[in-house]
Amino acid sequence: MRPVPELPEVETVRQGLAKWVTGRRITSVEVHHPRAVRRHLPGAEHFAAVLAGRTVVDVCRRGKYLWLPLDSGDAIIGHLGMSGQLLVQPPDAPDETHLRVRFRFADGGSELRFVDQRTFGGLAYSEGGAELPAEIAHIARDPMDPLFSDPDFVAGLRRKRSEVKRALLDQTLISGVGNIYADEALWRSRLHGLRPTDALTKPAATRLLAHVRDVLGEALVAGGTSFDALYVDVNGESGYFDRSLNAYGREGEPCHRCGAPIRREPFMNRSSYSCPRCQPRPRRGISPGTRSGG
DNA sequence: CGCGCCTCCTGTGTGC
DNA sequence: TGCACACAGGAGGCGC
Repeated sequence: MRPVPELPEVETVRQGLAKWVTGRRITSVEVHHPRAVRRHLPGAEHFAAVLAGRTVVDVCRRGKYLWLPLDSGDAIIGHLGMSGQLLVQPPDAPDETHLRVRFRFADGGSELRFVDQRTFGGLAYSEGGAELPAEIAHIARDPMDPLFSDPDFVAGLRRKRSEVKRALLDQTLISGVGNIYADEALWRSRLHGLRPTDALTKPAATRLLAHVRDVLGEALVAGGTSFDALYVDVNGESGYFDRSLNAYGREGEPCHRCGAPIRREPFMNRSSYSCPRCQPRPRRGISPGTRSGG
């Protein structure tokens, strides 16, 4: 089973694309499904037309977003959503079942294909977005970014009137974290995801951030396979998912720390996994708001 | 403006 | 065998 891409998976894709697509000139773009470019308001035809003739000069990432700066100063924005893949395939490779967008290049070599079963992902064109597309400027830096500010994160987290897991999934506070790594970091921190953010001490928030960084870093190393193969994929065979998960997806299995069976709870129309003993539910929810006094 | 809920989407697995 | 439904969940949009 392919994991839903979070920071480590997207970074793996970024590195693969950087190797195989940088410096190549696009000659044609085929949009096979309009939903794949729904964020591009001028439409699929415009998307294809404006990209023809452009050269990809780099591949960058902000959280779970990718963007490909172009020689024109513009950029292609990409998000993999839940099931998206950016594949580099030989031109004669058969079309994938869920092929949504195909890029052909002037060198006649491999194609870039956006494949996405559930179509939560998509591509867009960002005018003038080579440096950082305005469309994703609201996304925070990720904790592996050298310019990520730990004190700002700790302060921002504790200023929120919310729950800690919600805050980890809020890409405007910290980016790159999804449901899986949020649960893993919370397990390591011995925190239940419903813990109120404004009741976290600075040391507790700092420890949580360290665990988030560790979890992402370990997954990055595990997923950092070689790119010798002419095939870029968000790959579920990294081994991280086979051996290293302590909470996510382990309902009923013994906690690796205390042996208690891991529990699954509904959360935001999905699931949260935690240890009932190491991560007790908070006795109270978030404190009543006191902001309105203003 | 901050926060939280709803919705988009389709293949897979499960229970009756 | 077939149908109904739960489930996977990122993030934009919107209501309060």
